[in-house]
Amino acid sequence: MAATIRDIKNMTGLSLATISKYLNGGNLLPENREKIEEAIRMLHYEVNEMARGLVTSQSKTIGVVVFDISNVFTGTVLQYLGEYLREEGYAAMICDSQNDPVLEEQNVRFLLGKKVDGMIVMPVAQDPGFLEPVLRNHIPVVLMDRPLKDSRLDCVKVNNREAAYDAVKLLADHGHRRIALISSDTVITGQERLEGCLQLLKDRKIRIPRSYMKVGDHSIGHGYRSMQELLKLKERPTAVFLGNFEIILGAVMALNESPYQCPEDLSLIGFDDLIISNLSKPKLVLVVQPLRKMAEEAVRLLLKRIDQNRNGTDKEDGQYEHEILVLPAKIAEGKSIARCG
Amino acid sequence: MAATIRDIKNMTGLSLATISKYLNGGNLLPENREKIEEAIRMLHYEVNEMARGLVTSQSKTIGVVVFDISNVFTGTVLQYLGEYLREEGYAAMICDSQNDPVLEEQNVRFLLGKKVDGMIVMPVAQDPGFLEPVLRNHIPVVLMDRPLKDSRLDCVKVNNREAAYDAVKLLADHGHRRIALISSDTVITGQERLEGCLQLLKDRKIRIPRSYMKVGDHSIGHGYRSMQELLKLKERPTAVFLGNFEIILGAVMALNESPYQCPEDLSLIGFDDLIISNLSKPKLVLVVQPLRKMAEEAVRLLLKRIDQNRNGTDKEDGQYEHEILVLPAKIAEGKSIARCG
DNA sequence: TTTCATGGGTGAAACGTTTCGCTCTATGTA
DNA sequence: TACATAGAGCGAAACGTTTCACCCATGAAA
Repeated sequence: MAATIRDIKNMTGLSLATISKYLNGGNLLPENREKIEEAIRMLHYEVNEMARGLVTSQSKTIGVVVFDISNVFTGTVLQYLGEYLREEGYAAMICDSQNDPVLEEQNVRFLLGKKVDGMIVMPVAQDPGFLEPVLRNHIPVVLMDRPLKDSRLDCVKVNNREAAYDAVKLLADHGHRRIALISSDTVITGQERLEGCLQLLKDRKIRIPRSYMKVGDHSIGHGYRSMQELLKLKERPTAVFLGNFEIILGAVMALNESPYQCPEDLSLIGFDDLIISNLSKPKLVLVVQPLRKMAEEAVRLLLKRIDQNRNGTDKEDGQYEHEILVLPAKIAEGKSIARCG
Repeated sequence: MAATIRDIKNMTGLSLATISKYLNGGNLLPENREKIEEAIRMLHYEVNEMARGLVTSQSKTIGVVVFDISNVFTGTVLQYLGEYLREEGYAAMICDSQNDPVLEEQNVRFLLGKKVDGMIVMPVAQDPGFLEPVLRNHIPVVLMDRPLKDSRLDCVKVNNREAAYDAVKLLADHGHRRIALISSDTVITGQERLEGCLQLLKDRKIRIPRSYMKVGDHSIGHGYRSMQELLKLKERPTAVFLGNFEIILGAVMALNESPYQCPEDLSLIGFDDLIISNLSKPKLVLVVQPLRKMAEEAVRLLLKRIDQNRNGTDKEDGQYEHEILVLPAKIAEGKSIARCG
């Protein structure tokens, strides 16, 4: 049904090779160039990327696998990734793993079948096994946000530990000692942030009761329930660290439903930059991640690897030096922290 | 580098046709089936979808074009779409138009080149021209959220006009007569909602001053500035209708920065279901869209069209009856509306 | 015994490009 | 004048599948 290069050949009398040359930006007589353009217009010709991909065995497409597409963090990163990839002439093929490792593995295989030139992955699984097929095929991968323990994997992430440390420090510097933590340990970023928090508490010799440590998954539900529990305690905390966006959401909901006010009754600091948080009253103090920069670096790194692969710089054993890029998160001001004592 | 069907042939001694039959679920002697499976395991064989697509001229891939991927509305819809498509054995190829009609047109052409079997589009452009190439190639398209004036286009949307009507009615029923509207008219959904609002005001014979009508684009900025202006008026409104998610965001930010309280000083009702809105205090009364249902219907409709195409039910002139599916949005309770007077 | 259907298998053509190695012409140089 | 050189164009092979038409046993029905 759709026009092919062969139709153009018939219409112009030129050979397939010449037309292909035109399509890929080669030199032609102006006269022939004209003819081809005319034919393309007449026939509404569009290159069949499947055929092209079959012979070039590259698709100018990057696979992007995300743990949860419905989440604002992901959406924003996807936007930036798309922007930078497009600038470089690549398109993104996005797959959502819905926080399910099984789906994640399927996504990776699917993209492999689609012959993507590289992948950017924000993983669900903690184990790098699901990337084995990708590595075996020498398809470059860059992880984002969440590193995996495999020496062959590049990663772009944020200094979670240090940023969380600074966040809790800010609470301590405001005189708080009854500090509670609502965070997750199901995901590496959560673990790192937790470590940062605990390190500061240790450094400042701040002891907190077990009941102040609310460690679970990074869900709205966990944030909501944890905050409810904290507010019911006889010795309520005076400040709370909220480990990620979903937790913030849940916790603020619970707080809003309670009679307590922020920051009069409770100071808050949260982790994750999302414009949405402006909705809360008062405006939250937030640890913000440089999402745009992260996307930019991920694309840059991936394209570098693809280039290295093509030029055979790829070491025989596939073991080039992997890069772990750690970008700094910063604390953005707000009004959710009150001086204590 | 990667293994092909030919390697399997060499390893098993079977013919290409037989192996292909296996891959596509045909009948084989158990013995041969065994052999092939063994070979696939040994060689880490994966089907090359480009080659397959080239000959079948279908990709089992659906192109999804969205106006803005960073937005929660979009993210949620994408999640549901992905879920339903996957269930039916299709994958999604997602393109972000970043609210730019030029990018949108490029996206459509790109997906066409990728030979997607169909498209789901949440359009930026008001003019259906950019879909011409798709229609010409007889690729089915289903629009979501925003219909376009073209009799060949199916669409799944929400009853914006009626829902907005009911929303303002709720304000009126609480005794409000000084009702302001912050909405957009740059997008069809905004226009419909605005019409609904105005219709109710007319039916109830409520006259509002020009300064209560804040019509602009659907951006955080417009919501923010409009709310600031409303709060500065000598005769402040007692209730405000907020036309979409971004406007809610901006307006609530402005209100939070002001000395005024919701709902004591100002009642609010907003349009768009997003869990995020729970963050606001008090909880907003919202018009919620049945996003999951919309995604489900869009997929169902698209797959029906694809099927019709294959079975040649596609009328010669490409003019089958198009469907506009209008789903009901509902009002969800909250505490942001006070009785007035 | 003949006929016929059936199930498992095969070889080769097709899909729509790119690319390799070649030819031809025109131009500039020795 | 002879000769190299470069530019433009060409034919054919390749990419990795699916699918069409056909073949050969086997076994049941006539």
